[in-house]
Amino acid sequence: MNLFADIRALVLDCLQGMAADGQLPHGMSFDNVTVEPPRDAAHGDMATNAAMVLAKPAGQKPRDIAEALAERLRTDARINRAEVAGPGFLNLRLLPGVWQSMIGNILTAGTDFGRATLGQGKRINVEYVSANPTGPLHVGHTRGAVFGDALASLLEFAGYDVTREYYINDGGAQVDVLARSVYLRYLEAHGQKVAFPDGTYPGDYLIAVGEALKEKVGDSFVDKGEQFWLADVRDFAMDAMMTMIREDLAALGVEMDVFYSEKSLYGTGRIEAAIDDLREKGLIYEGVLEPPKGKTPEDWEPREQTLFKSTEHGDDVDRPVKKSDGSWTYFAPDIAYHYDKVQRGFDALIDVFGADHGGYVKRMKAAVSALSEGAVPLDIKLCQLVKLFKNGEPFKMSKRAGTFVTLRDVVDQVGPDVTRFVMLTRKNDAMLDFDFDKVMEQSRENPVFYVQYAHARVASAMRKATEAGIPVDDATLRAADLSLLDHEAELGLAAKLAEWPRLVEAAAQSNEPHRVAFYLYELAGTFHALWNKGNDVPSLRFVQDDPKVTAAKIALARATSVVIAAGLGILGVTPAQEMR
RNA sequence: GCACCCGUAGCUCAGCUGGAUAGAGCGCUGCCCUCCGAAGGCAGAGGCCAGAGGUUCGAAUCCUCUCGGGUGCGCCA
Repeated sequence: MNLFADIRALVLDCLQGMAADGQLPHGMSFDNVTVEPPRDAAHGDMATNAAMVLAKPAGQKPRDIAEALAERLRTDARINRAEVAGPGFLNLRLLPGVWQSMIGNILTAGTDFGRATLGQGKRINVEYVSANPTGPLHVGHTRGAVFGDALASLLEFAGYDVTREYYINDGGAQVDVLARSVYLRYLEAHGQKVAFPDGTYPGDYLIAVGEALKEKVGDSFVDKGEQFWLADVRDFAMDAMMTMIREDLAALGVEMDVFYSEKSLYGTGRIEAAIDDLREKGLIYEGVLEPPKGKTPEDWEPREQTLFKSTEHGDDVDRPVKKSDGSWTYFAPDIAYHYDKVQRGFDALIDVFGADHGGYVKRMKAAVSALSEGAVPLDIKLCQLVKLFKNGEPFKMSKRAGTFVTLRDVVDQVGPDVTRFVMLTRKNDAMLDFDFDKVMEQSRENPVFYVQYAHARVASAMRKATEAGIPVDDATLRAADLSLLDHEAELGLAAKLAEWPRLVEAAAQSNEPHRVAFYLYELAGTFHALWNKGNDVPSLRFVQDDPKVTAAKIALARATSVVIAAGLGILGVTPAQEMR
């Protein structure tokens, strides 16, 4: 399915043959041999660096190796031309039939075209969002949610068995704060005048929760001491918050497989078990940390704590798992949580964090490395913050004034499709500007629109053909005589489509879903260019008088929209049938 | 002070894990509709890839250092 992999296999075959015939030394490693699309299309369809990579270990001139390799490659039925160029590149030109049959493959496979076996069914856990259950999700969470979800889909497409997971931080003091805040709203619902002191959440979103609480328990908590109601209100409030968060995620089209509660780790011996596991490995000790150099906090004094020797697994300093009063730090349940993931048998873990959690990367990796004895890789992807704009003007957010922008604000204004696509048009570790007006623009400047427009144009051409009485159903397209597609621009589009499987693998390997978005943008550009050539060259128009020719051309267009739909599917964006 | 991320066209960003003359959009210049939707396309100008060394056939990409920007740094999760 992956044409580049096929041709690489062919190249390796030829190299083996050369070794067998004494043209190359025996036992050479061909690992570094690549087959890629050349930067400049004029060089050909594919290029291999084989000769240059092998020249030194073989003790031969690159051009000699390239020439011998070219000779063998030329005997293959797919190869049209093989030419040595530059320092020893071997440029390959494939026969049109290769590209034409690629279109057939796409139509047969449908949106499964490009599905890879890279993951080999390995179980991988992607943890993302994991926001505190104390309020609605905001823009920062939105990016993490979109990124994590697209990454999960990408990995699925690449052949992994993926679990999407949300870690509920319901174990710390912040949920008591939430409970107290809800209690105040509850009193308010009973007609009391309340003030929100520092350290409580004054957000409006708790008003309804307070009223719901009143609905449930009447006045039985009014004017009672905290010990009487705290636990009940906490559970009630957290339920309400998680319901809200699930709804927020659903509005974005994000659905988790597992919600994992931090609280479930406490009082069940699971934190102790994880720490004991580390202790048995000799990685837990009592000690005193050095103050950070250069910036000693005012109130610093040495204290003995229980520490995790994370430096043995690549961290810069050892990290405390217990506070000086003997209670767990936040890090301890995190260790236990990841211990649990390892024990659940995942082959690999991915955590998606906000950039402000950059400091935890090394210690978390150290913990997983220690707990799994290096067997389970943990990749941590940090999502940089989102800067909001409106009409080019920065959009001020203030938590204190309660004017922070929520996920709902964004989705309600621009819709889930635009939100998702725009959030993925940047690398996760680069900052993202999100302009409410620009993302709604319908022009090339807006990649969402541009890609959707290409998809819609295909649908439009198909409608047009149908109106002209030319059948373009799946069966007709699959039976089309694709050898009628012989124009350079048409074959060029097919070549672009052939890159899709390769791109999926590369994006999945590096955990970078944004590459899908950029590929789709390029693919759309190639398609729009061909479409427009039809203005000058009538023979390139998709709908022709001859039904046979039309079927072939629509087959190409249809293959394009299939790949776009597959890509958008990974990003979680609905392909448009028409533009309005 | 230390760690992590970033630095590529005037602006916003890609750059396929080391390949050929570094790409796209916006902006600027000039073109293309008696039109298969021009909500689009074509062409041009614009670069010491922050800087300096190193590794090698070959570096925007890998290593070291320097300079700039961001984030974080024991009882907040």
